Amino acid sequence: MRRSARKQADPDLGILSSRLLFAVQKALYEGMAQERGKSIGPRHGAVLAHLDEDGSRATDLARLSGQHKQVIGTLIDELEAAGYVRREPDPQDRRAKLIVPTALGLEKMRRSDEIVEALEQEYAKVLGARNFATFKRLFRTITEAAEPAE
Amino acid sequence: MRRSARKQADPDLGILSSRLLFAVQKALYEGMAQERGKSIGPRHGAVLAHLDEDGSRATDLARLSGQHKQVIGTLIDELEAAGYVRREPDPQDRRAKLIVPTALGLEKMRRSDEIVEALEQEYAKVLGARNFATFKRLFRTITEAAEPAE
DNA sequence: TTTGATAGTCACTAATCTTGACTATCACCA
DNA sequence: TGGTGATAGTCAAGATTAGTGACTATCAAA
Repeated sequence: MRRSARKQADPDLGILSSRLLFAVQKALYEGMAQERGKSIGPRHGAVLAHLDEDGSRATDLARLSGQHKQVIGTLIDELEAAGYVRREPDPQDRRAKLIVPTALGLEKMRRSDEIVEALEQEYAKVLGARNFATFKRLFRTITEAAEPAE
Repeated sequence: MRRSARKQADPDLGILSSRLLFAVQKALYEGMAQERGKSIGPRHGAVLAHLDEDGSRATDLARLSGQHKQVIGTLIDELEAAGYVRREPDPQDRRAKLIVPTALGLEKMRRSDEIVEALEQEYAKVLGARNFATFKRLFRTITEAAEPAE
């Protein structure tokens, strides 16, 4: 049996995870396609996915998403230009700014949560609810093992 | 509970898959760090991950990895320059070329398979072998549901 | 009040992806 | 045969995205 066929029959975790990530991004992209006021791409998800309703710091967003401060900075620039977030001074720390979602941004966050939720429901239907819950639990355990206390 | 904390406690599939992919790439990068003859980055994995021992077509590699032909083309250029693959005419189709791993390339493919294998073993130890097998089976089912007959 | 660390930004470079066009070859069908 | 549309791979140019280093303002702690 050839290697590529073997990899198809029993793909490794790298292949599996990249496929799944791809599927999620595609679902988000397609789910947002009609409505998105201004063009924001998959990578803006890095910010929106982790943003708190009452605001987050850029540094936290960078840490949570595993990207550099500068990248987050430009993402915020673009999200701000598109009207999804505002920069506000952080009362706790005058160096910092809070990235706060606007009403439009909150709507978008809710929408993207819904889309991912719907995708998960779909998978839950394929696997059965019980199996899907098991899958997610094991998945969470694995990623926690992978990034210990970061 | 704030959204970011909720996402930490119960991350969605997008977050989980990106974390896992990140972990796999990191393991590969670190595992290869000392030895790699010439610098090849994570994205060359898109080629090496799917390459057959007896050669694959660029188009197939593009399809399997979900990237454009041109990207695969430059990856192949770089892998060829680094001595990991050769381009050979495909006897079946004179338009096509077979991308064939050299001895060095085969070694690298084996090595990266080993690293991913070792990472999986590690996870298997965390979850228990039985759970890990279940996890991978469910994962495979999900990704197959995600990309129907591509 | 001095020292070292941190939050965010600016400017620049390098890496990566995307598009469109082009040649050679193939596969199919009249 | 010969014509037609599709496919394999490449070239070239452009747009996006990521990564580096340096800088200001502020903090935290000795």
